[in-house]
Amino acid sequence: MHAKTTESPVRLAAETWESLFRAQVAVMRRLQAAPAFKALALNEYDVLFTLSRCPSGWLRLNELNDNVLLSQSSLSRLVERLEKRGFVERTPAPEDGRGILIRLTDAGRELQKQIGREHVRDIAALVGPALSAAEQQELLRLTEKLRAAVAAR
Amino acid sequence: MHAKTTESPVRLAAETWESLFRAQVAVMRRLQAAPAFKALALNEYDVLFTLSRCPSGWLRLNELNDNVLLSQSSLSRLVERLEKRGFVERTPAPEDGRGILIRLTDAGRELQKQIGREHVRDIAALVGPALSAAEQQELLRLTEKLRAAVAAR
DNA sequence: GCGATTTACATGCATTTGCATGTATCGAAG
DNA sequence: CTTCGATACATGCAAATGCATGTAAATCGC
Repeated sequence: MHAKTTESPVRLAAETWESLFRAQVAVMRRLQAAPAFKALALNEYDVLFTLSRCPSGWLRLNELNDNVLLSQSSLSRLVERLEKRGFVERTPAPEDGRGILIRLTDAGRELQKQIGREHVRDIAALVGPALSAAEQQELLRLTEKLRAAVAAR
Repeated sequence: MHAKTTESPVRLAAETWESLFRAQVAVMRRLQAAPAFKALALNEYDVLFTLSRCPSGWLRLNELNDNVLLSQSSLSRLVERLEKRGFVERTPAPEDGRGILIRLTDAGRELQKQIGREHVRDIAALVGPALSAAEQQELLRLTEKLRAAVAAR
């Protein structure tokens, strides 16, 4: 019997996670080196990107926090910096006096688009040659399934 | 024709990467919250882990840097902190007067094992219920292929 | 409907991080 | 052998980050 099929479920899960994590590190290291991220840290871009994908245009701070690997306080200050630089606006949430709503300004939307175009090209240049289209679709499916399962708990 | 099959290669690659990245964020957020990481940041644990998996026991600083998403200077100081806490040792590299070699101390190895056991359980508890064994093996294969392709360039 | 608990976000402060640069060694070219 | 550029790691310093905590609003229990 093949080794992979006899190893314990716990070990398989650990190896799978480690492989996913190392792949993320390897790709991210390349992406971060792009000239576009001289102007804006990757976490900052990520916030602009998430806002750009939001149908209503407005997001709560804690909704943003689900997408980014940052503590609540760090995200709070990151958004504060983006506001000072004129890339996002903040407004008290109408239905909840504790909350704030955030959206892109025109300048923020423009910057996101500009960096986004280059970023997408960089991603394609790294991922495209590495995996076939079918493999990419399968990787997309598996990671989305994993994310959904983890978020649901 | 299905939408997924008609989308451009560039778009597919970008969506695949985003999905992988979001999954990594979702899982990492849970793992970081474990009590074990009160004593040791995840990046610090990662260095101990990488050293524990090294056959010779010794690694160069720049070899370590390939595994961790940290700048060279940050890793230099991270190792300095680990040395002060007694978890690693540093020695000038014998074959290269510029380099240093790092290895675990007994205390470091013990701490890595202890945190590692809990960490592996946490991983299994998150990944195990999310994906079947066959899916995990496929995810492992795809992420390893991606990592190898990116590292090779 | 009122006090107690929880949730959302902000802020003080110590630690960590990255960028730019410094120091020392290595390797290549002549 | 000498010089010049590249590589490996360390360090000064400003900025970012996380933890603990603060403030204010919402929600829960009775």
